[in-house]
Amino acid sequence: MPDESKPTLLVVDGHSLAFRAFYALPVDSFSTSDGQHTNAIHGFLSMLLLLLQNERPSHLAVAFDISRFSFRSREYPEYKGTRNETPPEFKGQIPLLQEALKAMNVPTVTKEDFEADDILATLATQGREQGYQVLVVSGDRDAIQMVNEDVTLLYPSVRGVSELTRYDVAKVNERYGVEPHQYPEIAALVGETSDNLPGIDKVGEKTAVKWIKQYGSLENLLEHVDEVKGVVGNNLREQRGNAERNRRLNRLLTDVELPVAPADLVRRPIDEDAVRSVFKRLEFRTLLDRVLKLEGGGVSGSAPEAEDDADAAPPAPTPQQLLDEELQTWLDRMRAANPDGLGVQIEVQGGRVVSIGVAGPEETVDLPWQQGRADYAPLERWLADASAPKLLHDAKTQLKALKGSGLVLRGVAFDTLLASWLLRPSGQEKTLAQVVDRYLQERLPEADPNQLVPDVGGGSPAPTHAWYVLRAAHVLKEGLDDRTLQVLVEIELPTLAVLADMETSGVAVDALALDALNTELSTRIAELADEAYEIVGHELNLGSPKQLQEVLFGELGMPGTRKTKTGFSTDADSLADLQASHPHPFLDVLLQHRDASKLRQIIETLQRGIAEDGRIHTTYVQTGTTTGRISSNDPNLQNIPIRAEEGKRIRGAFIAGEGYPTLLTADYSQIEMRIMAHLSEDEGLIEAFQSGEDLHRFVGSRVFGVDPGDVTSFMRTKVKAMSYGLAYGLSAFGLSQQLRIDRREAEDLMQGYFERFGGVRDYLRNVVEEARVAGYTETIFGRRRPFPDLNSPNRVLRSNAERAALNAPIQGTAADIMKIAMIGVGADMAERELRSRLLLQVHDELVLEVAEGEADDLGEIVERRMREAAQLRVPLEVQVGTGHDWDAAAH
DNA sequence: CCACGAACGTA
DNA sequence: CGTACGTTCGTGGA
Repeated sequence: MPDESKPTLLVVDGHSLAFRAFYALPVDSFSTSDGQHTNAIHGFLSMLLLLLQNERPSHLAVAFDISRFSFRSREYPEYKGTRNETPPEFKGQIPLLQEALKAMNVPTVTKEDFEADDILATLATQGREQGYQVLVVSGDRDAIQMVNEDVTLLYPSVRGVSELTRYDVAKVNERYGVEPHQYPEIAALVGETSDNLPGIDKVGEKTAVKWIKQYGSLENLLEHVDEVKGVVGNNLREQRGNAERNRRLNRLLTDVELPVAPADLVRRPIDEDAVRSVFKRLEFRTLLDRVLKLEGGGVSGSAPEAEDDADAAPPAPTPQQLLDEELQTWLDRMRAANPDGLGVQIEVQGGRVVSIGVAGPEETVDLPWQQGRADYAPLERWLADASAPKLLHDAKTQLKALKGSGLVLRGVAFDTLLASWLLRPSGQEKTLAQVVDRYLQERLPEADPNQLVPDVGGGSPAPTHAWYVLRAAHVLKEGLDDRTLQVLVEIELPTLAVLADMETSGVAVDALALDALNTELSTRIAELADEAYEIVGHELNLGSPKQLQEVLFGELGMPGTRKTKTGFSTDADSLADLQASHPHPFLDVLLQHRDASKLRQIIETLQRGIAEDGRIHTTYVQTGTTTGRISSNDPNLQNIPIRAEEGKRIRGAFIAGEGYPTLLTADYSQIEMRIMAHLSEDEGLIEAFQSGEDLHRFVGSRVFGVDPGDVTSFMRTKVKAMSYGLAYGLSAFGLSQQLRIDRREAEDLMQGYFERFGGVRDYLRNVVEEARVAGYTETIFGRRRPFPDLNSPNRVLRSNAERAALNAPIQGTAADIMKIAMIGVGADMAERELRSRLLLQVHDELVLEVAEGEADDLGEIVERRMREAAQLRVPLEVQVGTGHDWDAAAH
C-alpha cells in the first residue's frame, strides 16, 4: 500500500522510455518543419506529464545512459552486442529531450560507465532508506528486481508509453510467480536475446520459475545441480556458466556514487521562457499548453507543503462602500498604517471609469464612480496627492482613463506590470491575472459575465484586484535587487507618466496629403501590376511569395535563392541578387510594385488610425521589449518611412496641430556607438568622438591607413556597416552579405578594424563572458536582462543568446538615456509651464509640438536634457530641428 | 477562424 | 551566419 504521508520520488529511465516512444509513435507525424524528428521526445514528455499529473511526485529525476558501453560490456564484450546501431533519427532526439527537461527544471542524472538502470536502482535504494515512496519508470525488465514494499515499477505496455503497468510486489508475484528479488535469477536462466545473453537451452520461464521455487535461489539450485533431471538438467550442468554470468550482469548496482541525493531532486518550477523557447523549436503546441497548465495549476509547487500554502491563501476582504467623512477617516487610517502605499485598481467600461477600488492588506473599499459627486471628494484628493503612495498594475492605462474622467492620479509608487517586466523582460506576464499566478501562485478571481455567480461577488472586481495588486507588489518588491528597484523608481515610473501624456496628446496628420498620396500610389500599383502580368504572360498575385516562386524559379527558370521554410526566398535582397545574375524586366517591376504597395499599406494603416480629433494616438508599450526600449502600436509610429523619397512624403504628412506653429525634432547622433566607446573604453573610438571628426571618416582613416580627407565614400560605407554591425554580433559572413563583397575581404576588413580598435573586440568578448557567468547583462543604469541560453548545449540557441547579450547593454543603455531625457524634458516643461508637448519617441529621436513663442526655450531644454541625460567618456551629441512637418523638422 | 511565416518599415 | 520591434498579407490547418 502506498503510504500517503511519505514524499514520492519518481525516477525514470530516459533512454529506454524515449526508445519505446520512438517505436510507438509514427516518425512522420512528429517532426518539425525543418525536418527534426521529435516523436521520441513527444512521447516521452507526454508520458512524463501524465505521470506528474497522476502521481504528483514531490521529487523527480530522469537518468540517461552516457553510451552503450559500461562496466558490463567491459566484463563481457558481447553484452548487447547483437543490437543494431541506434537509428540516427532516434539518437538526435536525446540531446533535445535533455534540453527540454532542463527547461522544465527536471534533473537528469548520468554516470560514466554505468547504465541508467543502475542509477535508478541506487536512487531507489537511497530513497527507500530515506523514507520515500519510490516510483521507478523503466522499459527494462531487469528493473523488476528493484520492486519492494516502498518501490513500485511502472513498466510500459506493448501498446505505447502512455500506458504503464504498475508492478508492486503482489503484481510481480502474480505475473511471474516469484518474489521481485528472484526475478533476475529467472532471467539469468532464461537468458536475454536482446542483450545477447544466452541462457540455458530449452529453459523457458516456466522451468526457471519451477526451479527457483523448488530450490529457493539460483545459488542453491546450482549447488544441487546434480539432482536436476532430464535434458534440461544436462543443459544446466553444461551451461551453468551462462546463468552465472547472466546473473552477474543483470544485477543492478545500488551503490553507484552519484552527484545527487534524493533530497536534491525536489521538484522545481519550470523555466517558462526556456520551456516556451524549446517547445517552440520542437513545434510542440499542445504539449506546451499541458506543461504551462501543470505549472499554473500549482501542481509543480516544489514540495507538498507549498501546495498546502497555496490552498490556504487568504480570501480577499469584502469590499466596503464608504462616503464623505467615513471615506476620509478610512483613507487616513489606512495611510498611516501602510506607509508603503495602498493598492489601487479602477474598472473601466466603454472608456469611462465606473469603479475605483482601494486596498490595504486587510480591508478594501469600492467606489462606484460618477463624475461630480461631492461625497467622493476625499478619494479625489487622495488620488491627486503625490505624497500618498499608490501601487497599481499598468498605471499608464489607468492614469489615462482617470484623466479621461477628470481625475488626477499622482504618487504612483509601484507598478506590478513594470516590476514583473524588469524582473523578467522576456517573460509573458502582462495581465494582473498572470502576475498574480506567477508571483502569488494564486488565481485572480475574475468577473465572468457568463457566470451567474461571479467569483468576486456582486460588486466591481476593482477592490479585490487592488488587493491582489498590493500583495503581488510586496512579493515583487522582495524579488527586485537594489539596482533594478532603482531603475523602476527613477526611470520607469516617471516615464510612465510622460508616455501617458504623449499618448493622450497624439500627433496631428494632414489627412488630405495622405489621401492624395494613397491615390497616387494606387494608380502606380495598378500600372505596375499590369506591366508585370504583361511580362509574365498571365495574372498573378504579386503579394504571394508562393506564386512568385512558381513564376521566378519555375516559368522564368531563375536559379534558386536563399532557402526559407517554404521554398526559395523572394525578398528584396534575393531579388537584387537575381537581377545582378539574371537580369529580367519582371524583377524590376516587381520590386517597384513591392515598394509602392508597402507605402500604400502604411498610409492606409495611418488613415485608419486617425481619431476624431484629427490626430493619431499611438499606444506605447513600456514593457514591449527585452532590452528596455519602448515599443509603439495601434498604429506603430516608430517605423514610419524615412529612407526613400516617397517615404519622406509620409513623414511630411505628420504636422504641427492647430495652435502650434511648428514641430521640433531632436535626435541623438550615433548614440549606440558612443555607448560602445564608453563601455569598451577603447582609446581610438573615444578619440574619434572627441575629435569632432565625422565618425565613419575617422574610423575609415584608421582602418585603411589614409588621411581622413582621403577616405572615399566606398571606404566610409564599409566602415559604417561594420561599426553598426559590431553591436549586433555581426560575423564576417554577414558583413560580406551586406556589403556584397567576398568573405575574404570581409574578414580582412574586420581584422583591420579590430587591430585599430582592439578595445571594442575585448569588450564584446567580455560582455558575453560576464553574462555567461552572471546569467544576465546589465546597462550602466542597472537594467538587467537574463540570458539562460548562454550555457545551452544547443549551438544555434547559444549563438543567438551571445549576439543578443552583446547588444543588450548597448541598446538598453541607449534606451535608459532616452527615458531619462524624456523625464527631464517633461519636468522642465512643467516647471516652466510651457504649453509645448512631447508627441513621439522613436528610440533615439523625440518629436515635440511647439507652442507659440516657446521654440527657443524648448529647443534649449530638449537639447540640454538629452545631452546631459548621462555622463559618458564621450560627449552625447544632439541634433535639433524645427519645421511645420516631421520631414521638414528633421534637419 | 487562428497561427505562422515571409516580407519590410524603423532605430 | 546582425540586435530590437509591429503590421500586413498569404497560407494552411482546425
